[in-house]
Amino acid sequence: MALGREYERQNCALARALEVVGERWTILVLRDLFFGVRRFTDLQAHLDIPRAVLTDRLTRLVDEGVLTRTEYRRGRHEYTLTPHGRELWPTLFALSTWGERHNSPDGPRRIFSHAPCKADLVPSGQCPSCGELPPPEEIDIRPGPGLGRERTDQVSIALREPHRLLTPLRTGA
Amino acid sequence: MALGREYERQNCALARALEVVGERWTILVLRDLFFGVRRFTDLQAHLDIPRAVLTDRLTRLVDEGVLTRTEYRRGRHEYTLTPHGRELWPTLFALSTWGERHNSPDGPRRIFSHAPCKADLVPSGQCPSCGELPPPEEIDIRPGPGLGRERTDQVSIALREPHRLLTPLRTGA
DNA sequence: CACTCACGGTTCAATGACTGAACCGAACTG
DNA sequence: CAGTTCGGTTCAGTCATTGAACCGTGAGTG
Repeated sequence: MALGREYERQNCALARALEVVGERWTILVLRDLFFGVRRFTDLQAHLDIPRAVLTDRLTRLVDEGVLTRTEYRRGRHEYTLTPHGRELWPTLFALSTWGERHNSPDGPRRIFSHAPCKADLVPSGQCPSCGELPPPEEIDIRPGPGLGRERTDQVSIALREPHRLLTPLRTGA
Repeated sequence: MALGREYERQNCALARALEVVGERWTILVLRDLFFGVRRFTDLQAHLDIPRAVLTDRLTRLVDEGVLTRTEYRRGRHEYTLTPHGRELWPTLFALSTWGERHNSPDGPRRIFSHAPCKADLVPSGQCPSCGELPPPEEIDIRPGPGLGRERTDQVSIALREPHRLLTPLRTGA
């Protein structure tokens, strides 16, 4: 497929990575998975993404070893990040920080902290207390002053509760 | 434009960032700019990208304040990263590292080092000597064992020489 | 048991983005 | 002055995305 997915002529790790996560919506799907969303319907409600595209992205990410798909009830699946997928956290954090820096007039929308140190991460992703770049398993997320209240779907509401990354979402429903 | 560029319903810095750099080819254009490529023709030769798309991406990145366009000779322009654009380096480094980790059987394709410390960066992007996350201005790049020799265009050849990021490319031509 | 609804998809026509090739004007080169 | 390079633009064809409709399974309700 010359269009869309591949960058065959580029001898470059970046091009290979983009073939996996460079398509429209893919990064936002991964963001939701880091935040704890796991089910097809929750992803669809939160992202306003066409169902066909969501199906395509999820199966592709499973094929690439970024996600696993487990049946939690006949015909119903949960998608969770594999270790390989969790290694994308620094990329998402860096890009999010970049967006925040030039596009959040009311202050940060979300604040991340290193749970063991109880210290908020600095823009580089480092914990100011221990100097490490914490993995997502050790990061707590909570809303910041820049986060709006426009979205009122169950998933958006649940995501406004402070919680640990990767822990399954508890919707009010 | 509901398709392609925007993610209007997402109240999220990541979505805003993706509206700027999330389109096909954009990240690879930025990579080349970090590596020192500055001219339309060089970008086109190195990326094998349709000229119309390259034009579109460059003007869009200029509009977004990621690049500046300067005329170095009547009708000829150079594109260089603004400070805002240079802040994308951690994102590109992180994504490139991720791609490298699972897709470079022959070892790394490119090796980055912190120039003042003369130390190779570890996967997190940190300098093992000083512990900092160096900005691109302080990073030297050189080919690693995994970098193939397939591409023989002038730009690819010039990029195989060790050099400092952001310094203008010297093509043999 | 019959009914209804939620879930997790698939299908399809319309629309928009990407591709590759051709074309073009200005400016330099010999 | 003819030829070439640079940096584009234009255009027809192809492919991806969209949004709406449809559908089979299984759980919950009365």
